[in-house]
Amino acid sequence: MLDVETAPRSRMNKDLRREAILTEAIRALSEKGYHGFSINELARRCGLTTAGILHHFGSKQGLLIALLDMRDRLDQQAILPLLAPEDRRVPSTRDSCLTTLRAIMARNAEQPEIIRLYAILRTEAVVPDHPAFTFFRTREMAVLNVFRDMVSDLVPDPLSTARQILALIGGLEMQWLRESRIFDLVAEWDSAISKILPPPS
Amino acid sequence: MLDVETAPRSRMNKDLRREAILTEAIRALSEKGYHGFSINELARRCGLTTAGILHHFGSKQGLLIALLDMRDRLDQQAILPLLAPEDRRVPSTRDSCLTTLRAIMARNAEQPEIIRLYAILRTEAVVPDHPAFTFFRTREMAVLNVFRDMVSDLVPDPLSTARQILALIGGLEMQWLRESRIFDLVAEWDSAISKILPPPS
Amino acid sequence: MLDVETAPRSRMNKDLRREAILTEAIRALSEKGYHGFSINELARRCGLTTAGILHHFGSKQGLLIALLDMRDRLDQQAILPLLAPEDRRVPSTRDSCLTTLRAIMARNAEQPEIIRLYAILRTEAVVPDHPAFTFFRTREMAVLNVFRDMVSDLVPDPLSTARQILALIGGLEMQWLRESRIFDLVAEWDSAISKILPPPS
Amino acid sequence: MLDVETAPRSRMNKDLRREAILTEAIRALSEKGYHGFSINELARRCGLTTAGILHHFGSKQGLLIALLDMRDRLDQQAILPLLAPEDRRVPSTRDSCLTTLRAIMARNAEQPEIIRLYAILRTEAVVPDHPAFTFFRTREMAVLNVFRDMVSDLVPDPLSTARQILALIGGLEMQWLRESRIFDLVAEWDSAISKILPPPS
DNA sequence: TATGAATGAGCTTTCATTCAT
DNA sequence: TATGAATGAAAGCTCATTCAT
Repeated sequence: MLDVETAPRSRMNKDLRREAILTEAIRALSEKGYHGFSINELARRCGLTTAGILHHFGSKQGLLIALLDMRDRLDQQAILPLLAPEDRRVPSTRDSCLTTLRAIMARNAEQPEIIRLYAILRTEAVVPDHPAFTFFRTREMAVLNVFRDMVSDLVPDPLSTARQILALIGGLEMQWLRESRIFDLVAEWDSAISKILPPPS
Repeated sequence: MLDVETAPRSRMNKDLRREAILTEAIRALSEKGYHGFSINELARRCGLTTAGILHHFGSKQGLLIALLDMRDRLDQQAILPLLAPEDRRVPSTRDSCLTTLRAIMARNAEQPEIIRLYAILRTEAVVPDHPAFTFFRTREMAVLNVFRDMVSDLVPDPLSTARQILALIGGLEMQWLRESRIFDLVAEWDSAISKILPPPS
Repeated sequence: MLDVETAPRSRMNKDLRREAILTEAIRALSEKGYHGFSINELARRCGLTTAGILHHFGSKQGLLIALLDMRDRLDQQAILPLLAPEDRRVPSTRDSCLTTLRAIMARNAEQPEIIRLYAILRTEAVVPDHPAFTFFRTREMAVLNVFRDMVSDLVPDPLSTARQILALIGGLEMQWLRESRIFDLVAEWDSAISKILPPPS
Repeated sequence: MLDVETAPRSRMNKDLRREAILTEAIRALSEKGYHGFSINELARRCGLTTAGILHHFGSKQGLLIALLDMRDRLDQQAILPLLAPEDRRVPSTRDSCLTTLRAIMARNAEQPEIIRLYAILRTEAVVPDHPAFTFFRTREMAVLNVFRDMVSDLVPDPLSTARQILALIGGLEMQWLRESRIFDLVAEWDSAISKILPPPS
């Protein structure tokens, strides 16, 4: 019997393999959402079997959880230093706010796939039995709190302002994606935030 | 044996039936998105067969199209009068802008399921082969245009302002859904729009 | 494209199809038991798709239930007349007992597959979460009651006698199956029952 | 990071481990039969990997064979002394028969799981391609022979009597299991055997 | 205006097994 | 003495769809 193109059954280091899978999973998930994507297709894209995927993550849901865990770690690593470069305290001057938020937007603008991933999961996850429901609920409350503290010395309504900032981030990113990124996301952000945090007269 | 316990076999008027199906479809779609929902389950929820659904809409995609058509008509009916009550021209004073936008938000706040429907479809539809891709692309460009014209006499950067308005609408609605509607969406809107369209000094 | 042996998609009457499936299911189940048999293979043996089977019975468990229902009806039809030919009252003379039991054994001897079906399901079903647990529990209690009433005028310990009769039926049938039916089941039965219900001296 | 929470990693003696696995296997097999049980689940219950199980027994079938071997040895050890306490010859008086059989039943009554194991395997194994087919065929012929010799001086039809004894053992045990062991198996046995081996008048 | 039978493709998951470590 | 990665096959089941009635 001819050995017709049986893949070399490449044996990989555990962490490497997991990471490779999760990277591909981001693409798949960001295209179809949790309900729409299939680990079958993911496996194909990764060059291994469905059973191979499940060997690493146990179940479709397990895969999602692992993915969110990883993203959380990465985001934490990237955002925390921004929030408090030297003394790790939440910033409070208008300038530091602007710098921080701008940095966040600039970073996001470089990974549109992640934006799309979060956009779709976050939206799916408003219904309570979605496996990422708690994740996004918790995360967005935390973000809201950080933003609120960040602007607490600058505006009379810190929570509402925090909501507006969060809304604008998500909303502008969405438009940016829909319009195939033809406009300058960071420039648009600057325009927006300047109205929410107006310069001291 | 007599056919005693067959369901009422509601032989319905065609249009009524279609509408009933679409109403149920909104719930299903808003929970799982286009990829995640199934016409099988929809049929069950409607009390008819999968083939019955298909009889009316031809295919899953046909159902979505029909649904978007219907929503478009309804939205048009509701929004157009708001935009130009007496002379159907786009308004331009700050007050009329605020009134219009407030009315939109107030209306949305009364139909959270529709909000969720649009939120999820809009997000799924950023990828070009989604059946609602064109719909949302077109619609959001149109909305952006309307908003831009609406504020063209009030701000120096009408398109950016339009973007910010659109972003805030979507973003605040999303927070509102995620937090189980515990805050006052319209009040939050008033706070937000007052920063985007500041009162003349 | 060549139409390579696509089966004619034979469209059958509902009840006929169900019966055909159930008949095949008996063979499959009697060979492997509920856990061991697969509706996949059953479908193949029936010349239709797995989905086709499930269209009729909903699930593997549904199929088993339907099968047991059918068997119950058939057995009732066959056994009841035996138990009380003319007046439908439970018999009580030794002769009528012997006649009845002999008829049961003779009937069983003609359908070894059914014997094997019951043997395996009955055994699997001693564990409470088996889908046929209740069925066999109920059925055997009923049978025990019938036997007990049947012999109540003939022996001092009717329930124990009933147990012995039931045990002998099942046990001898099992030996008969294992030994490829090389001995005469009915003759062996006669020998056995004559010790349990000895002739009046 | 220190490898803090790794399980005790019980590096076990080979024979001990095999025995431990087989003990768990009895539970699993007695619940689902050979076709229904899975070495995956067995592994989980044993606290080791599927590959771990396979390391010891080679294959699922190998495991079953090993299990039957072990049981055979244990049963032999327990039953042989009963059959011929002092001179290892088959007993022949009615009293010694009764004693022996009673001892067997008493022993069985103490290990219901084993009863269930044999019940299900024995039943599955009537079909010739079952891996335990030969085992049970051989074993039951042997048992039948022993019983026949045992009663050869007491009854006119020793083989039939042997069949009846074997049938009653299995049948009463089955009822006992199904009825959650609420009746006294040994007492019921005494009643049954007294009819098969009636006291000399 | 719908249903009912049936399908092909796909889903998530489990299974027994192999092989290198 | 075991594990860990990986697989091919199969499991039960759901999906969207077709077609005759």
